[in-house]
Amino acid sequence: MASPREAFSVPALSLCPNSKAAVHCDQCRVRSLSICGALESGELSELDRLSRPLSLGARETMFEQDELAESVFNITSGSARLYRLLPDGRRQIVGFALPGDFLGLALTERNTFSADALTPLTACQFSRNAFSDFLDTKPHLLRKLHSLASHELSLAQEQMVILGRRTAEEKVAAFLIGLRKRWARLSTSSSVTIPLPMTRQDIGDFLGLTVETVSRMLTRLAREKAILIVPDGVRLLDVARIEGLAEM
Amino acid sequence: MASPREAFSVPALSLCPNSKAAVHCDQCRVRSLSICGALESGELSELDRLSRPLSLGARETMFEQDELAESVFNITSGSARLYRLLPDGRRQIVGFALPGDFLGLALTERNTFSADALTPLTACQFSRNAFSDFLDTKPHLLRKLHSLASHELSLAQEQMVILGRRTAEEKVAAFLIGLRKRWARLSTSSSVTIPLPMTRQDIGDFLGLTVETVSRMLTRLAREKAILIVPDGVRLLDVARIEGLAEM
DNA sequence: CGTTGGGTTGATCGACCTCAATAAAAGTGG
DNA sequence: CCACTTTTATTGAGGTCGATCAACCCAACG
Repeated sequence: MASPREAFSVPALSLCPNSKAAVHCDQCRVRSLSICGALESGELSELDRLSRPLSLGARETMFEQDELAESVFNITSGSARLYRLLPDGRRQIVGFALPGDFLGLALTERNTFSADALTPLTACQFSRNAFSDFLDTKPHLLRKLHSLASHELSLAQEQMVILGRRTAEEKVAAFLIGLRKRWARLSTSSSVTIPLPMTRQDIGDFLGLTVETVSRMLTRLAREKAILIVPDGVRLLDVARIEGLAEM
Repeated sequence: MASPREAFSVPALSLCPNSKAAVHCDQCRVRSLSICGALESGELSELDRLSRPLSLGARETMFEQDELAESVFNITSGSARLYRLLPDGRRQIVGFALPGDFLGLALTERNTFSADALTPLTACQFSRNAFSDFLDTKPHLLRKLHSLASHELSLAQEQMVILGRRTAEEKVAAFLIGLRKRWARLSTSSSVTIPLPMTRQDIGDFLGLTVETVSRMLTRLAREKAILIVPDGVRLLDVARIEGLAEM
């Protein structure tokens, strides 16, 4: 059986993620949610021909900070963590990537962060150059990409507020609410169960906290019956309470 | 005489900033540094016809968070602070805007942050719709805008590292180095004097610190002869020391 | 089984915050 | 130009939130 940590990975493809058919766009579960949503059928198969299917196991690395950025990725299933390391080992996770997310918005020479898989992961991989050339012929795709980048920028600024001006409890609550919203886009059911494919350490490195503090805040919220801690996730029992903390 | 806090405002236009001539693009000091650098002479005057000169005094507001975003701006002189407020009054400054900076990258329905002038400020103001339409006819401008947004995103992620994983002293050092780099792009002289048009409170709200801590860290650095505190700025005495702290 | 990695919990510590006083600078009105 | 107020900056004393250090639990796995 699969590791518990991947139990919630959604959306899982019903077809084998390695077969060519599964990565073909018309069967892609996240097409409408990703950059591909901006493309017509003809353009889609054009893009499809540029893509190479990528399949990684948990903890495998997609790319590393400061490396030449040779690829861009569109995640089709699984999740990843994006992070920067300081010379002395301190780590800041700048984001978690979920299915439908595009990695390589920056189109910069070198990667500004590292990325590795939290769970088994599949993605469409493109050569950065080929993708950039394709982009030059598709202004509406560029527009889509730009709107994604704008959205990411806005999320990054929200994260600045969280990191700079919120308490530990508020940080954890904001994290849960933010993640819930992102899962909700992906899953048809508006679940109150939030999959947490990342470790407590990862959450801490995302929120500027230690593992212990994350653990303590989660148990506190659980003790107050605001959440229920379940294997590889949490269930929101008192959504209003958590939302209140998050936007305080 | 001008207020000391604006003593360093660069680049000041030699012509009156209110006259039509002064905002005309061929005399614009920051043209090559801003989005306008992506445009040919003909396109430039086309864009110029869409622009309205804006002139604000210190502390005057450009736009507010959650308002409908009706304009985008290109700052030609002076500086501004961009911030989000929490319901209880806590504030996070998400960035400082300097001459050449473009506000409105997001092209979102509503502003995701507020902006007000730190010093007297001039800008080219565009109707968001008119600008967006213009953008549709100029793919290379969109590309420029996207590359700016990418760069902003990268800066935002760097700021996350600073907010989440650095000590107070490192934060202040990183702030000085980051600002120094931005001023350096603008001024021809590679000055070691860094203008600080913002208050200590602003710096604190940018770095996730209190005024007192910012003040203490600056005095500590000054006591160690790493910097010299001058009116409305600091002079770097030991650049290597500050850089070391900043990238640690 | 023993080992390993992740998670929780407790005790203690310290970096930064809070509160308070003072100083310095900038605006204001006569 | 000078009193006066207001804003900004600095400095000190003391408190606190989250970090650190350490022990322990548990599930997965070879």
